[in-house]
Amino acid sequence: MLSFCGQDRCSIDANGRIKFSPRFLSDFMEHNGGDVVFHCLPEGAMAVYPEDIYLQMRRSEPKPAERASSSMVFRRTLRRFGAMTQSDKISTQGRITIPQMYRDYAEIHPGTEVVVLGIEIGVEIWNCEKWKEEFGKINGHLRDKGEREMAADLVFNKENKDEL
Amino acid sequence: MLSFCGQDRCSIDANGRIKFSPRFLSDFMEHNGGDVVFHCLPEGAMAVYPEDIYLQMRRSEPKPAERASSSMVFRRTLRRFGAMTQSDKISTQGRITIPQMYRDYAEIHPGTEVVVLGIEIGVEIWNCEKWKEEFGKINGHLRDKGEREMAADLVFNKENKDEL
DNA sequence: TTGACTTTTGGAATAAATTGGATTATTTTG
DNA sequence: CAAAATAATCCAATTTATTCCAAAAGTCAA
Repeated sequence: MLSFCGQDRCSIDANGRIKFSPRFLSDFMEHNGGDVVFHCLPEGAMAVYPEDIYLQMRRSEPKPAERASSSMVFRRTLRRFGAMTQSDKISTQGRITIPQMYRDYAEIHPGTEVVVLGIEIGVEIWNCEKWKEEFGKINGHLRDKGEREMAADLVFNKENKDEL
Repeated sequence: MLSFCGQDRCSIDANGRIKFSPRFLSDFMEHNGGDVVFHCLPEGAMAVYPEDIYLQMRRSEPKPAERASSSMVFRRTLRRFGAMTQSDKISTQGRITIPQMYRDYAEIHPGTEVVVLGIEIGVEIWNCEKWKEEFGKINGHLRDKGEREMAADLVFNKENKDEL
């Protein structure tokens, strides 16, 4: 059985809470007992990862203190992950409350519908319009690539030559 | 005996379910006991693979969490495979329920007829009109390729000087 | 510090949708 | 043409989603 796959539309209530579908809910519960981490992505959406997954992401930074003293890029990385990440626990009813600043950042407004995407290692929450745009980019790219592949297949060369 | 060959037209019920023909049904049952994976294709249709086939396609990436934290391209890959793929099990009556969003994507609307194509490693479900168009493209491409091949065969050079 | 008020949280009730099964209709086969 | 197999429809039971309400916590002013 695949984890964190598929997508849902769901509404975000007046208090900025969303309820996970049973599928995602059990994925989170199995993974880390419902301890999750919110994180803002540069793509303009927010991610919800099981805590252990997030720790794996951050473990990849060896010797942070030393590097912070000498690298501005690294300090900015620390700033981004530090400031744009917050932990929470999924409630008994399977709900999470999205902090105000994350809502503002990702434009997921109370009372509207949002898209919850499985991304294999967790989920992402998107403003519907923005996801449409993002998906258009991804799919458009795949289609273009396909077209080129087809075009290349038409070109006659030694490799695909067979004689009459 | 060939697996996943042939095609059917079948109707999709009011709840977005389709019933596989006995042929495809037994192919799925033999392959993975009815554990299947839905996957949306950039061509605008939806594939249904036995789960093991999908896992072969999506051979697991090493350290996905780390890569996700640092690469936008990788996050897009996760998004594509995560959001556009969902697992299910074929019911005792040989039915599957196609997730709402995938129906919308592939334009396979409840109450209409759809085409189920065998593709050797699984099946694809197409909107009838779209399949007609796709089939036209496939055949058109092969004809074009044939024409070019014939033209190339006319050109005299060392490689084909002994040919017909 | 206390009391009134607002906001947030957790839970329950209600409404909607989905699921599984069985029945009915249709097609195919002998 | 009859019997079997397959496809499609319908219905009840369950699950899921949404709304609503009450309790708790936090704010602010007197």
